[in-house]
Amino acid sequence: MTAAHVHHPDLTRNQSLVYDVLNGSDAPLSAYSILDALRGEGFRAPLQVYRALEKLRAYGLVHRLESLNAFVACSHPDCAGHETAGFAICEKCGKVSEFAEERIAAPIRDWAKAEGFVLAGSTIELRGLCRDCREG
Amino acid sequence: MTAAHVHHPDLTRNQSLVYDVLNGSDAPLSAYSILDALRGEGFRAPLQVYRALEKLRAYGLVHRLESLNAFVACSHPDCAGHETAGFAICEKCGKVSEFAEERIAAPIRDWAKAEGFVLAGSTIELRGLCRDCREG
DNA sequence: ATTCGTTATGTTATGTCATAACACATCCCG
DNA sequence: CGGGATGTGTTATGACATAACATAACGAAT
Ligand SMILES: [Zn+2]
Ligand SMILES: [Zn+2]
Ligand SMILES: [Zn+2]
Ligand SMILES: [Zn+2]
Repeated sequence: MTAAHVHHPDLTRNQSLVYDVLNGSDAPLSAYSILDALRGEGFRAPLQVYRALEKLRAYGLVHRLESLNAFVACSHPDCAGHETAGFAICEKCGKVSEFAEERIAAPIRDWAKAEGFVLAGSTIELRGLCRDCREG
Repeated sequence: MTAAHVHHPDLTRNQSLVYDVLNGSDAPLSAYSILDALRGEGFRAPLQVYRALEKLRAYGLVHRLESLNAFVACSHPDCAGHETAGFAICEKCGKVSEFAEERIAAPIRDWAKAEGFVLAGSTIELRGLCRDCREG
C-alpha cells in the first residue's frame, strides 16, 4: 500500500482485500483477475469482487478504465474531489498514469456549460506509449 | 443516411447494412442490437457485425463508445482526421453529441507532449443530461 | 484467362465481463 | 429486544467479444 490512502472510512474485509490487490499491481486488473488473486482468501464468485469494487469506486479509491474493462487503485490522496481525472494507458507495458489537470478539465466544463449539458461524470482515457517504452 | 458521408471507399454489403442501421438510429446501438436488426437481411452471427464495425471504425465512419459498449455513426464529414473527438452522452434520452473541439483536444496533446507520452488515440466521453432533458 | 495473394464472409464454439435473484448474517440504533 | 440498513455467499443467467476454421469473391500479375 502506498501512502496515498492510509486514512479512510473503514473498509470491510472483502473491500480491503480487493483494494490491496489493486494497489499492489502496477497495471490495471480485470475483476476476474482480482477474483483469481483472492481465491486463496476464500473468494469464490465474481460478485464478491464487483460488490467491493462498487464501494471502493464510490469512496474514490478505485477507478474503472472503460476502454480496458479493468480497474486501478487511485493514485491521488482524495479523488472523490476531482471528478474529471484522466488516464494515460501505455499500450506496451500496461502502466497507467492518472492525471487531474485543470487545463484539461476546465475546457470540458466550459464546453458542457455552453452546450447546456449538465455534466455528471467523464471518461478521459489516452492510449499510446509511455516515456519509458518510447525510448526503450 | 444523412449527407455526412455520402462519398466513401466502397462499402461491402455487410458494412453498408451495418452502417445504415447505425446511421438511422438516434441513440448508440450494441453490436447485438445491430445483429437483431439485420436478421431479416440474413445476419446470423455476432462476427458479421463485429467485422463490419471494425472496418467502419477504420474508415472513420463509426465510433465505439467505451463507456456504453455501443457504437454510433460519426456525425462529421471526415472523422479519420480529427483523432480526438469527444462524446456527450445523455443519461436520460440516450442521445449522443459528438464534438471535435480544438479547445479540448489541444491541452490533451500538450499534456502528452510534456509527459513524453506518444499519443495514439483517446477516449473522451461525458455523461450527464442534454439541454432538452435538463429542461423537460 | 489462370494463378495467386488479399480481403470478405459464413459458421460453430468459446472466452470474457457483468448482474439478477434469493438466502443468510451482521451491525447499529431506537 | 426489534427492525432497517448493509454486507456476504451462492447459483444461475445475461451481455459483450473473439478464436478457429472453411469457403467465396476480388484484383493484379503473368
Ligand atoms: Zn483518482
Ligand atoms: Zn510503457
Ligand atoms: Zn466522428
Ligand atoms: Zn437527453
